[in-house]
Amino acid sequence: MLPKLDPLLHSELRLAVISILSGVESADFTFLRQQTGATAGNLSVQLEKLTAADYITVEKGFKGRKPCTTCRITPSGLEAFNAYIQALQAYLPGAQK
Amino acid sequence: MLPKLDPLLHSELRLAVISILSGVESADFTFLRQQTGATAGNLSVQLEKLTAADYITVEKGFKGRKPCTTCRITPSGLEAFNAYIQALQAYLPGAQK
DNA sequence: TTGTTTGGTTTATAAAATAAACTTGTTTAT
DNA sequence: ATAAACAAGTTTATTTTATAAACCAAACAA
Repeated sequence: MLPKLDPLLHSELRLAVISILSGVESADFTFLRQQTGATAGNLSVQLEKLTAADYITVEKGFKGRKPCTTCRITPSGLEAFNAYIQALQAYLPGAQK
Repeated sequence: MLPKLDPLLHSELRLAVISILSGVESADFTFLRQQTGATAGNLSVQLEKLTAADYITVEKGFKGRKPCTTCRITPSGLEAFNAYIQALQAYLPGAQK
């Protein structure tokens, strides 16, 4: 039987966010928006879900005098991402068992 | 910018079905149900969507005197699956660009 | 023949993604 | 100084999806 995929990560936008954050120390809202092409509303909602799951942390500050929301992946977020990738392998060719 | 993931394939159950079908000549409903652990209703709905997109074909026949629904991946289904896998790579580590 | 299982489909409900509208504050032009 | 436009988000509403529950017909079992 195929393994379950973490539903929190099996979402295009949330996966994109986690993937991006897994490769950098931090990224701000605007950067994530640009990289993913998501609307601000959608991104805001999905970041909230990732935060609620403790997969990321979100810090609100300022860059100059404009608000700036900085996101980071947490250790458990990274762990979940690795587990997701692992599980995903079973869905890819050359994994029939 | 990260590539879009085909929404038809970016669904756990539909991806599982396509993944399984990509590795065999054909598979029947019951087999897919066992391999995926899906409920019959959910599987039925998702097979219909894959059929509507011409990613699979569904043939209704009999095995002995019991009904048997046989599913096969189509060439365009296989193509879409390969494209999906390709796009997915960008979401996996070691793809930061 | 009455109930039970198999092999599904259809319909209803719950959850998710997305978009639209709104808020707060900032910069720009007048 | 004031108004218009913009940036950075949030909130709420709408649409889409996924999932589950209910149902149906044929076969088999008692």
